[in-house]
Parts: sequence; structure tokens; C-alpha cells
Amino acid sequence: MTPRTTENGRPAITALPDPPDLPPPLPEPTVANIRLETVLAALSDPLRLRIVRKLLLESEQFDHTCGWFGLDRPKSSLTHHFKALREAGITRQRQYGLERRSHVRIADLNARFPGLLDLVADWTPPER
Amino acid sequence: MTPRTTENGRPAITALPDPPDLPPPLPEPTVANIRLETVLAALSDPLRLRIVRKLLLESEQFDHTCGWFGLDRPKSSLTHHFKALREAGITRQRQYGLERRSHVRIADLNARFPGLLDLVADWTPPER
DNA sequence: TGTTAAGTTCGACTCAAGTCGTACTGAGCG
DNA sequence: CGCTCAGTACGACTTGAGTCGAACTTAACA
Repeated sequence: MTPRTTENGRPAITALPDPPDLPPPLPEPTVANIRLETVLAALSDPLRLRIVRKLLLESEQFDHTCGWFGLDRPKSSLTHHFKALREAGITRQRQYGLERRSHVRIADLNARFPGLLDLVADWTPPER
Repeated sequence: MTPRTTENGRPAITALPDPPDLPPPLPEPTVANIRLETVLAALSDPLRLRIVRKLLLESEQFDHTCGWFGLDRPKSSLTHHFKALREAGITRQRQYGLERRSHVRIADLNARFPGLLDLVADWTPPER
């Protein structure tokens, strides 16, 4: 089975199965409670768009800490944005000791809003 | 040629050709200058989501005036929202005498962000 | 030419969101 | 125990968006 690809040759955004024995996720909306307007609002911020896009394109295996993103912002700002993504239902966060790791809820979002993640993956950040 | 349909049976959102001899469009971004983050921000407002959805699902032939939408808001608020949609590149507005009519730039948006309009068409407004 | 009506413009107000410093929490580890 | 370090909580500040009233513009039309 070869992965389906999108118009521009990139492999489509698809989900991998979860490994067992993970810490429980932090509070998040159920799939049915994910609202389009909330998701769009969360993704309308360029920094959060960068975060989600990087997770989609570069996360080799599983979830990642805040530091992995290399974002030049104070920690309190990052907390704010990662919380916004999680509460919108876009990412799932789990606590590993001191670290809080994030990944995109790919299967949930593909089920609820097919095609949306592909738009994020194909996004190009504004130059400057 | 029968129209392709989406997963839930609704006909896919596709564009009709423009009739000739229209008034010129009001200022709007070119297709290449439509930004994903701007479009998502414009669509994250429930009122604007309703406007676009209604245009997609119920506009029988061509574009529609503000009044057609039956929105219970003062005119200055409607001006604000229709301008936001137009400047984001989501709608095109043309002046017909006193009236300013809007329609969705379906072909442009399907080319730039495939699948996005289908998400809007399938959206269900929050109850109450 | 005067009236009507669609829509804009302007300015004021409110509120939510982004930004960030500072203090705090809590796991890991010597 | 006490240090370190990831991340949170809280609060202050600023900015931008949504909301709207009031005055204005301008076709259409009698």
C-alpha cells in the first residue's frame, strides 16, 4: 500500500497508530465538540500556523516539546499558543515528567474537516 | 456530465462562468495574493461563516445584496463584515446602481485552497 | 428637483487576544 | 535536601476587532 499523494507531490497528511502506555492527554474537546470557527481562529495566527505546519511536516515519530520548535518567544507566550491549539482541538498534549509534548490530532481533524490539514501543510509563511 | 458529489451527498462547490458586461469588481486581492491566515481569520467569525455558507448553498444564480441575507444587524456592521470578506479575497463585490452585490470567488478559492469551501458549506451554525 | 433607500464613513465604545515579566510548581537528580 | 529546568499562572499592557449610532453619498425615480 503506497501512501496517497496530493496535487503537489507531498504525501497526504495521515495518522499513525498510537504507541501504548502513554501519559493521559491534557484536557481537550472531544472530536464531536471540535468547532470549525474555533479551529479557524486558532489557525489564523501565523505563529500557530507555523507550529502546526512544522508538526505535520517534520515530526519524525511522535510528539514534541515546546523547545523543539525553536521559537524565539518567551515561555509564557508559548504556553498561551500551545494551550490555544489544544483547546481548539488541533493538538493533543501529554505530560512526560517535566516536559509537555504536543502532536496534531490528525485522525480527528481529517475525520471532522477533511482537507484542512493539507492546506496547513502547504502553507508558506509570509516572507521578511 | 453529472456534478461530482461530496461524502455527505451535497454537490461539490464549483464555479459557474461569469455572464458578460458586469460592473467592475471593487478592490480585492489577486488570486496569488490571497493569504491563508487572512482567509481563516475572516472565516473564524460566525456571522461571516453564515454569510459565505448561505452564498454557497442558496445563491440560485448570481450575486446578492446585503439585504438578501436577512441579517439582523445595523447597516454599518454589515458593511464591516462584507468588506472583511472581500479584502480577504473570499467574496467579490460589484456595484449595481445603489446596490452592492456579493458572490464567493469559488474558482479562485478552489484553486488556492482546495476543499476549504466544502468545509464552509458543511458547517453547522452553533445552536441558539 | 426633492425624496427615498442602499450602502459608506467616521468615531466612540467594549472586549478579546497577543505579548511578556515575574513568581510559582513540580519532576529529576546529585 | 536543595538545585535545575520545563512549563504554568497571574497580571499588566497594548492592539485590533466587532458593534453601533449618526451623518453622509449617490442612484433611481416620481
